[in-house]
Amino acid sequence: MKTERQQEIIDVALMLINEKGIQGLTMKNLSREIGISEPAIYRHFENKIQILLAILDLFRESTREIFEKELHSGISATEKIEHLFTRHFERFANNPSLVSVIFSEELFRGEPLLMQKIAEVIDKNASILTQIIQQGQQNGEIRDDISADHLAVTVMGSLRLFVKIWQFSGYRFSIKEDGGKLLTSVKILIQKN
Amino acid sequence: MKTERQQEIIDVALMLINEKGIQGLTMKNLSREIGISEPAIYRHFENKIQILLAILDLFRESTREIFEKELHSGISATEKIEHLFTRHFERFANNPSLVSVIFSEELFRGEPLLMQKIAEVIDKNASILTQIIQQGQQNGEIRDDISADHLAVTVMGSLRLFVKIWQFSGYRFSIKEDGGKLLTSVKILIQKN
DNA sequence: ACAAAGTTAGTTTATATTCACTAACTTGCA
DNA sequence: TGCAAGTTAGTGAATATAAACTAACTTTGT
Repeated sequence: MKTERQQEIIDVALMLINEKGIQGLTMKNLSREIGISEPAIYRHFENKIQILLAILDLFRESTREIFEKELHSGISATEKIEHLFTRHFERFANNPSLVSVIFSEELFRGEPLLMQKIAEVIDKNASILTQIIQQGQQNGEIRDDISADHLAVTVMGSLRLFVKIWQFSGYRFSIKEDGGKLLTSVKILIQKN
Repeated sequence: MKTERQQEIIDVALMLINEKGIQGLTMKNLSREIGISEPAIYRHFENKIQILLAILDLFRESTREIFEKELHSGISATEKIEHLFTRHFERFANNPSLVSVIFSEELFRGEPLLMQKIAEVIDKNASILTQIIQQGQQNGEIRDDISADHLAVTVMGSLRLFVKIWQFSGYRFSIKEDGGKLLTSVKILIQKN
């Protein structure tokens, strides 16, 4: 599906976004970092938007995997949320560049194709998380004095802000370790009793 | 301090950021929207960064007001958090453009002056919220089985994500009304017992 | 030998900023 | 009081830089 060079372009593009933000992803920087000329990149991608779309696809696929596998497994809702957190933390720890993508909604405004793809991912994830919580409420694991929607906003909001703080710190603390602690707190917050 | 024209430039700049994102804030768009020539803007601001700094200052001041007034008032911690939420919602309802600024960290990367100002605001707010929560824990209003830090991440994370959802919806629901409901849920989550 | 992947040298478009100049005012003082 | 001098806010034209992308040629590996 994807050639080696295409993969390399995507990897380096992600790195650039991570280091300097979307403004840092220029064809010039990209080619310099890879070690080929600018036009050479056009042998592998039609244009810059296709590169960004490929990045978003990558992101969507790895996110979809995390979310959908959880939804249909036989474990408890609490465990599902636990897995959701830890898998995300693992993913970000292995590939911090993805964090920039997760917060990139603002950056893609004006590019309908990119915005649409971002919106898709966000909607899908939100609805799956809400489903998981509802299910947990039905079988008595998760408190039902608060609506599943609100709990989902809280859970997802905590996760997002925590990741953002990690990014802002320059990745100075261990997202897996400290994230695990936050997860414990979130579990206590949403559990029944 | 600020002339009428400077205020107008700031207002229009905010509007542009809100409508088309930061990419939409060009000197050309700005001048067209105001109805003067591009160079005329330079009679009022040294350069574009100074305009953005002025916007961030505005944002910082109105945020500082909200946070600091709460901290030193005599009301309970829960009420303080309540005020914090509702004041924010009011502010955003009156001036949706500010929402774009609150999520603009990613866009200002590469401009040290802007990044620094953003970081300042975020740090300050986080520390004040944590203080408020600690105080609530000490006088038994707020649960103390979870650290103030984690509760702060949850409260702030929920608020942020909710505002983001509102923005994404195209401001289609009432942030004051629905935000009030979310607030009720958050209060239940963090209260003692 | 030929197609894929590369290069050099451009083009076009956009953007922030500067330049030289002007019309309309305000101010200081003979 | 009246006018010379200065200030303010504007203009159109030009400049510098950077971006994405293209045309035409060359190299390289099977």
